Amino acid sequence: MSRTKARTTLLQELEEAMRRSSAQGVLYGQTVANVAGIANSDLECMDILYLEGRVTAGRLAEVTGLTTGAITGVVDRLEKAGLVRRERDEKDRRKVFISVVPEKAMKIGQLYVPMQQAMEKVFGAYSDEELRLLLRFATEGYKGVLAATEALKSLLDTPPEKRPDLKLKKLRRET
Amino acid sequence: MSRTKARTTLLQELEEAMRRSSAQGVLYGQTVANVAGIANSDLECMDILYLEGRVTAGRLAEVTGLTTGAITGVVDRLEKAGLVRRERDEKDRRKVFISVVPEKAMKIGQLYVPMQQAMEKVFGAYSDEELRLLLRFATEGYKGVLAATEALKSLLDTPPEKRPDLKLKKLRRET
DNA sequence: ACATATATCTTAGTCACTAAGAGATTTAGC
DNA sequence: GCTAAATCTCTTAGTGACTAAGATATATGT
Repeated sequence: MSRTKARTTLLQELEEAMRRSSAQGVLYGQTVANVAGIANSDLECMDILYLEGRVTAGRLAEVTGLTTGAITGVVDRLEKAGLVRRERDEKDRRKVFISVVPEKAMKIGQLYVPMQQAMEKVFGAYSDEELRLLLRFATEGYKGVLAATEALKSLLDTPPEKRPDLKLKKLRRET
Repeated sequence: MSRTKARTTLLQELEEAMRRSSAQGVLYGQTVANVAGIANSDLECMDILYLEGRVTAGRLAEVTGLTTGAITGVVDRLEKAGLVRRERDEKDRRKVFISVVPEKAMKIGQLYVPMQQAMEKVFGAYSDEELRLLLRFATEGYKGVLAATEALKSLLDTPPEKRPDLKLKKLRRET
């Protein structure tokens, strides 16, 4: 092994570091839900509503992967908490649009402040040039993970006994 | 706004990209659990067992944040699936060590192959120098998120009416 | 009009989780 | 050594979010 870290070591460390930070990110989200006093899926839906604005119940089911029945429950709870409103579409009265109630939802937004501050601090240490590299990486990483997820999902449709036996290069860590 | 992307825009895009890739990472994990036919927490425990090796039931509860009762259920299911074994500690017979059964667990390890391949492909496009930057970022990012989580958790112990009113800089996205 | 499609909600049942406390074993104090 | 307290896992009862299937209401195509 050379004086500068060998590439394989570097890759392993990188994988490990990304796994950890990603896991911690999940934990942050759970903590937000916890402090806000709502379920995890409820928070996820609030997130989607922030990103997409006014959205139908069916769309929420689509994006979250939950059944429409489950979404009914999510929206019931959020509505009871005053965080969202149901609005029937006047053009197509089957549809129900869900929209956030900004004043209430803001309190949840506040829970992301510690995270934003932490990220600001981290990002602050990098030049524009470096940030562009990080952006490129994040974007490509996303595409990679997306593709991997699709590849894995296709296994779900294949009956177990017919699955191509993937060659496992190494266990994720020897113990 | 200058010809090169303004820094604020860059930061926003970066935040967005990281959020998306992180969310997709979670989805990958859920898909793995799905294909493996085990619950999410069960998979998380398998992960911990890979990382830490032979571990007590109590330690699993500690790391996952589940109650010991819940862990009993997790281990019951994993044991029934043949993925782990319970082993009473001979020195302290109250303790129960959990250890993976490598032959069976390998099948789950295989489900990470698509992800590993995707990551290899992404990482392959970067120089050692660049990878070191990414590693540094991932490590610092982890610390940041960890600190943010702790900060948020401390709110949990503060009764809601006494919570310092965090100043919300901006909603995460205007719609 | 009528059948079919679409969007949400309802119902019944399942599963992982928590809280509380019951064993079983170890440790500490006297 | 013996008893009390502490530690570790498991058990029990109850809860809450989820799915599957189908009910309800509205829209669309022939």
